[in-house]
Amino acid sequence: MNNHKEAEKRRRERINSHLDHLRTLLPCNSKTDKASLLAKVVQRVKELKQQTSQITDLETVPSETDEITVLSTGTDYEAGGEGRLIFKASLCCEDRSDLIPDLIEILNSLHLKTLKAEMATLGGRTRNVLVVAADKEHSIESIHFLQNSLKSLLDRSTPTDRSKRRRGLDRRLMPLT
Amino acid sequence: MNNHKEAEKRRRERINSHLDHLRTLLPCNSKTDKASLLAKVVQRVKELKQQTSQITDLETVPSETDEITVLSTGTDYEAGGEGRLIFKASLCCEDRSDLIPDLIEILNSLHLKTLKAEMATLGGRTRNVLVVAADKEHSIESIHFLQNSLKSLLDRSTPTDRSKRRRGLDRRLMPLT
DNA sequence: GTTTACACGTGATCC
DNA sequence: TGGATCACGTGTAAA
Repeated sequence: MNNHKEAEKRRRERINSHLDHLRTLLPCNSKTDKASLLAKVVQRVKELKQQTSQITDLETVPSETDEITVLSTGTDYEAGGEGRLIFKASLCCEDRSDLIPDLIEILNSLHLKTLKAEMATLGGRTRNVLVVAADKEHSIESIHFLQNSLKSLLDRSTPTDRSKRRRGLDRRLMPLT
Repeated sequence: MNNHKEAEKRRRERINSHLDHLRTLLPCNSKTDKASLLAKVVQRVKELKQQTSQITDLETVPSETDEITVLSTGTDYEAGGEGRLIFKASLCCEDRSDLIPDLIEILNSLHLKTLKAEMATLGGRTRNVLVVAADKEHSIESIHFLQNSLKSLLDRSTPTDRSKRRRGLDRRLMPLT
């Protein structure tokens, strides 16, 4: 049938049209394979999903044990650009709001861009969550330096008077750098 | 050539493999068309790019004229879920930090989740930028109500003593709801 | 019986 | 001449 022939042609055009559209959304020229293109698409979707969930879903309830976590979880590619590394730092300890200025100073000195900063206190304990972006070149050092800085910040911390403990969740954002 | 036949088969398998992978990343069953699937992928990539840039790129420098903007710019689909509407509210006016508690109260009453809240003051003027997510069902009403609330907040604002103007950029985040 | 989507093999084209 | 990719028309099976 002649109808069948053209129907199939329209189907191909439909699919290729979407593929061309995807080519414009990703860092790639118009001559990349279909397979390679789709591979990049898979990677990009994963990255973007991870990135948004990373910024959106923050665990803010303080735990009972002191902890510092700095984990790199996503890469922020801008079409054609070099890419920043996004990572999340969580600091959980006794409530010491006097440490905040030092924390800000650390972020400033590392040239980290704060995407989101959140602080929650509960029962005299506090959790700070920072989502920051670093230039890709110095990202590795930045992560380690940040981790060490947070560590020394905790060590400097003196035991808090437990009688000052309040109940109820007090949630607030911290100053940006 | 028999080699050609199998090479082409491998190519098809490679492409279809990526397509199957994409099916697992999107809200769709294993039986959706290639064309429809790719259409969804295009849409999803656009959404995610917009969503991250929306949270990341915030215009924080206060302008000289009072302004309120509430614009819906992205939809946050979670696989299988219903989807939240993400929108950005910008409020630029004279420096009135006493209005912040009211602002928080507004966000609370609307059951809006604050993804990012930032406040910058410069030369006695201030700009507040809120990135919030609303349940899809009530998103439209929430947007309008938020807009009206911000409007009345500005109207309630009394002219500030201009002698209190400071120079220099003081950037800080506001309390979360 | 018509439509729709898919896999297949083949010829063309480009390093 | 090969190897890789693509568009094309056809056969087939499900809706």
